[in-house]
Amino acid sequence: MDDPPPLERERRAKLERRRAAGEEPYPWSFPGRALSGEVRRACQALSAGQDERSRAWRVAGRLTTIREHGKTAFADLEDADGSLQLLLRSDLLGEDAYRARLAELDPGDIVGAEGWAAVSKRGEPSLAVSGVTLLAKAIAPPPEKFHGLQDPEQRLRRRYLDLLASPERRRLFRARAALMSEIRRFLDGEGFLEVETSTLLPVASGAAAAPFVTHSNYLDADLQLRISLELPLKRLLVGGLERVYELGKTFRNEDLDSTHSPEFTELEVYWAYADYHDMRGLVERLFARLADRTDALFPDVAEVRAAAGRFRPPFATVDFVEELERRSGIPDLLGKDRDALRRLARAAGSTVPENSSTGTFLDKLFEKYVEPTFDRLTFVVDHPEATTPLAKRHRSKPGRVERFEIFVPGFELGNAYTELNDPEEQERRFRAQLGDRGDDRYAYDDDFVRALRHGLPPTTGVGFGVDRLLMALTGTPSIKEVILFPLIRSSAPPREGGTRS
RNA sequence: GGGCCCGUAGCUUAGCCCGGUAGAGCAGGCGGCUCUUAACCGCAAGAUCAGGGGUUCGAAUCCCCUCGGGCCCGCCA
Repeated sequence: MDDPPPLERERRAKLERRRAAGEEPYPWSFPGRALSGEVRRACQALSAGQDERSRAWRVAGRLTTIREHGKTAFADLEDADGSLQLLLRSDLLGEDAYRARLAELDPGDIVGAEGWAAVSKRGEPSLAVSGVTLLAKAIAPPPEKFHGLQDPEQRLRRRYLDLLASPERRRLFRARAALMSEIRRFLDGEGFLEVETSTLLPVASGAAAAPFVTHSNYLDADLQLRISLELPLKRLLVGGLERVYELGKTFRNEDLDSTHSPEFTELEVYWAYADYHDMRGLVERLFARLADRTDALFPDVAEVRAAAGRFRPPFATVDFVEELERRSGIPDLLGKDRDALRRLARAAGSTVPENSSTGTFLDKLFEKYVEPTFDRLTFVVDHPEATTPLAKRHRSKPGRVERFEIFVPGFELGNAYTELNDPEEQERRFRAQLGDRGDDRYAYDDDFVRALRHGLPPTTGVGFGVDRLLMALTGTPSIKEVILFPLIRSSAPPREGGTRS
């Protein structure tokens, strides 16, 4: 076995001294605990140098810093509610107890403290401590107290250290949870039913992306992790559920970069007897709610409020074809065949494969000429039919589908259609795309076509990348910063250490 | 897949160009201090310079390989 790191030896010795004194260094509970905010509020009635001994408080949390001044010491205790200064004095604790306690406490320790509300002479709300209980000894030291954990690799690999060193990071992940709850509250209030569909499937479908493959021992069959929620949810509307949504993990076996994660959280919403105009209204109401909630969560952070402000009207709207023709100077895009579009995409600098579909080349052109021009939240509407096998053809614009995509500067947030519900048309589109692409990446889902034959009501649906939505709302530039444990290569195995005796 | 950059004590880092005993701050140890809040002052300790190989009298520093990470580009309807 390895020797304990020298820096941990002292902390371990302190732990053993506690045990030798008959005290449990990892006790089971600390009853009667108040949050730090309650004590801070109790301090508001006091002026500097005053205390209030009629009420005893018990608080618990992690010690972040300890400042010793001979017969007085200050320590900061952090809990879910914030930070509270502990005021330790030799005349309150008794000289021996004071010395003994300070000798055994380290930054990073989890402690319980009891005492009374007091405001220091310098005006800091505090707890004047009459007793301290060790609740969990930190054998390993915390990150540096001022700079925190800076190494980006360690921040991802050991997220618990990143979180314990950074109240801001903790706040971001609390905000993530609060915004997810807000999404659920909003959709529940609109009469949508939250459902959970399968993650493991015989064939992942509903998008063109490489799946993760795993194996069922029981079935003796390979299974794939889902790449989209779309087709199972539409089946539920065939089944009569009418309004459903799912909020869950989706997996794509592709690269990780600032806006892509192989494992990400998706929201998809399907709404029978409504079209994409209705969906746009629903999305705009959801945005208003999320913007309000974000403002409430970060009232003091101007950057976040500015980012959340993008989710309030007026929103920009551009027609896919008109905007692409205008920005690129290319006329009559819908009249071009695949070869012509391929040449145009090449000329624009795209290196997508030769056998890519007509839709892919159009998307690439849009990506090159139009996407970089977005300076606000923008709805892109009415895409060419070739880009979209699952959307219904436009009721008045030939060659188009009823679709909108939502962009913020830098990336796509969401995608909505009036859903294609004609089974024969669906089958034709699937086959057209297969033939067009000449590759097998798009899994043909014949059971989905069979389900459509039983009748899918007129329906609209939308899908959101929830991690990206959180990035855009909070102004966070990297998807890794809104995912607690992003995928990362496992670190190299430790070297053999067999020569130690 | 291509390019650029990074890895020094538990943490934050200096040193690398231009080769010559690896320097600090925080945390930890010892001592001092009754109002600090990145507390302060003094003393002592703490380093596989990511790993391996090469060049050299001498490598944290120059070269090559490997590992890990970051950013950009490509790909991901």
